[in-house]
Amino acid sequence: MSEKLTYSAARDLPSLNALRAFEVAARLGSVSRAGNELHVTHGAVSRQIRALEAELGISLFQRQGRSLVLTAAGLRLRDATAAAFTQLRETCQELSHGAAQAPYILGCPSSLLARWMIPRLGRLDTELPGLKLHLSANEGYPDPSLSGLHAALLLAEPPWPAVWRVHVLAPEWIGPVLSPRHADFTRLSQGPASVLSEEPLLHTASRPQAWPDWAHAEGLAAERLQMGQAFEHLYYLLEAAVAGLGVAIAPRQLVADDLRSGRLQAPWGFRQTRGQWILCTPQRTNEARTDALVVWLKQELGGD
Amino acid sequence: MSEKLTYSAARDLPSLNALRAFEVAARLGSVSRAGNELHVTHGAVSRQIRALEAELGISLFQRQGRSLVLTAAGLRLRDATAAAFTQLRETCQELSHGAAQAPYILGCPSSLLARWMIPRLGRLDTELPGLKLHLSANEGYPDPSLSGLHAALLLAEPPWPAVWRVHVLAPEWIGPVLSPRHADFTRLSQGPASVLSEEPLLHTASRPQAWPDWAHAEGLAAERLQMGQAFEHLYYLLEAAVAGLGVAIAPRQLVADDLRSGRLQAPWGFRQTRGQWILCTPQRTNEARTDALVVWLKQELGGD
DNA sequence: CGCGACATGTCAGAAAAACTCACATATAGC
DNA sequence: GCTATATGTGAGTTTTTCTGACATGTCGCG
Repeated sequence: MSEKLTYSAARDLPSLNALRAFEVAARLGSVSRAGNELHVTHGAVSRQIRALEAELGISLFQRQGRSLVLTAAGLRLRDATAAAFTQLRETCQELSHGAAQAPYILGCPSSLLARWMIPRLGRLDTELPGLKLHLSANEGYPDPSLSGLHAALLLAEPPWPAVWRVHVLAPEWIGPVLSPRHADFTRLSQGPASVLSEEPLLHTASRPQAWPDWAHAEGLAAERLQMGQAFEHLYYLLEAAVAGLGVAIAPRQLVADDLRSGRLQAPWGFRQTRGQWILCTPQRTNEARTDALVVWLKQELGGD
Repeated sequence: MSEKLTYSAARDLPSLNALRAFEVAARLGSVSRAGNELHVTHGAVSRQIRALEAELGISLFQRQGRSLVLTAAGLRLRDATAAAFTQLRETCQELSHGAAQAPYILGCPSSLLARWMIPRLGRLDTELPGLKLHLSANEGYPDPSLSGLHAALLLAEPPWPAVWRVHVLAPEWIGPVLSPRHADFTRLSQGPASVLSEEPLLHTASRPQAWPDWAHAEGLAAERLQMGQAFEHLYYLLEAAVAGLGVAIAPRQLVADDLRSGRLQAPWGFRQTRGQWILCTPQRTNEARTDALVVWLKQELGGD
C-alpha cells in the first residue's frame, strides 16, 4: 500500500526489519558484519539503514573513512532498539523453550514408525526444533478420542471419525515389490503383472484386501491370486520381502529408501488407491505445532 | 532463504511483522480491529498470528465463540511486545520530531519557487512530514559552497561545480507557449513553427540563448527571430505570456499547471534540451532527508 | 428455530518488500 | 601505486505480505 511509503502519524513505527538491521549494524559498528549476523548481503543492510534514515528524516551514521560511526541520534536509537529487541528475543526464547518442555505426542502405527518415521527423526528434530516430538506407537486404527495424543499419523482409507480434525498429507500408492535376492527374480521382474497369479504372495492380516484390489485395478482375476505367508505387521512383511522370501505389496513411501538402495525393486510400478496419509487431531484443539508438522510431513511425502 | 522457515537458534527472533500484528490483536482483543489499526485485512493479521504460533511452537490465542482470548503464553508475549514496541515507537517519534525541529533549508531560484515549488508545498508537507522544508529563494546560480543550505533545486545545464553532490531529477523540456487571450492566437496556434519567425518573442535576460537554441533544433534560421520584450525573471515572463502579451519559451514543468488549466497552450510541443532539473548538495554531507526529497521530486517531475 | 450479522480461517493470485549479484566509489596500508 | 577492505547502488530476482473471495462457526433476534 502506498501508505507505507513514509513515516507518519498514520504509521507510528518505521519498518521493523529496518530497525532490526540498524540495531545489528549499530551494535557491531559495521554494515558488513551486520550482514553476516543477519545472513544477508551488506547491500541489504545498507539499504535498510538508508530507508530508515529517510523514513525518520535523520542521520543515524556518518561515514568515517571506510567505516561508519553513530550520530547522536544513532546512539539514542541504538540503545532503544537494543533494549526492545533483547526483550523480544528473551521472551520468545523463553516461550519457545517452555513449549519445548511439553513434548508433542504423536501416535503412529508401529510399521510406519519403524519404516518411515524413525529414519527421518534426525532431520525432523533439526528442521522443527520447537516441536519436541515424542512418538507413541499404536497398533492398527487409533482410538477415535486420540486420548493422550496431540495427533496421530495414519495411512488408511476414509471416512474418518467425525471427532477428528483431518489433515490430508498425500494419497497412497501401492505396488508389488521383491528383492533381487528372490530365487526367481530375473524371470519375475521381466514378466508382465499377470506372472504374479502363479506366485505365492506375501501379505498382512491387517490389509487382506490389498492384493485383490491391486489385481482388479491391473485387470487380473483376483480369484486366481495365490496367497502366500501372512504376517502380523507390515514391518515384518517388508523385511521378509527384503530377505527374498517372496513378492510383497507395499505403499510406495514405505519402501522408497529400499528402492533407492536397491534392496527392493518394483518392476510393475505403483497405483494410487483410495487410501491416504493423514495427520489427525482431536477436533477444535489449537496446537500451532500441528500446522508446522503438517507442512513438514506434506513436504516429506510429496518428494517421494 | 530457506533458513527463515522455522524459529531456531540461528534466527533468534521470529518475524517482527508477525510480532507487531500479534501485539495489536492482543491489545485490541480482535483480529479484525487489529487489521483496521494496521490498515490490512483481518486475513493478513490472522495469517501472521498463525505463522508466529507455528514459529514459536505455542498457542497464543484460543478461539472462544466468535472471538479470541489470550492463552497464558499469549499474555506473557503481549506484555513483552507492548513494552518493546512502545519503546521503539516513542524513541522513533522523539527522534523524528527532533529532526522536525531543524528545518531542511532548500535553496531555490525564485522563479521555480513561485511557479513550481510553492503550488506543491501542501502536498510535500503531507507526504514528507519529516522533512520540515524551509525555502530560501536565490537569484540565478547558487553559490557553489551552498552556504547555509542543505540543498538547492536548480534548472540549468551541466557541468556542475566539483564540490557538489548532484542528483539529476529530470531532463529539461522547453517549448513556446502562448495564451488563448493572445490577439493572434488562432492564426499563430494553427501555423507551423516557422510562423514564430515573424513574431516578437518574449524572453528573459538570464537565458538569452533559449529561443535561438530552440529555433536551431526546429530547423529554423535563428537569425530571423525577432526578440520582443525582455524580462528580468522567468516568473514575470510567464505571467506576461498568460496575460496574452506574446509568445514565451518555457520549461514544460513550469507551465504544466497552466497547460492543464488552459491558461496557456503549447501548439508546437516541447523539446528536450541539455538542461537538467537537479538537486545539489554539498559533497559528502549525509542528510537522509535529501534522499527522501530526491525521490519525491523525481516523482513530481516525472509525472508531468 | 431459522436467518442474518459478525468474527475468524484459508486458498490462490497479486503486490510489495527484501534480497542478491555485480559493480562503483572511497579509504587505508604496504 | 596497488591491493584489500568497507560502504553504496542499479537492475533483476526471490520472498514475504497482502487482497479478494469464500468458508466455517457463533450469536442474537424475530
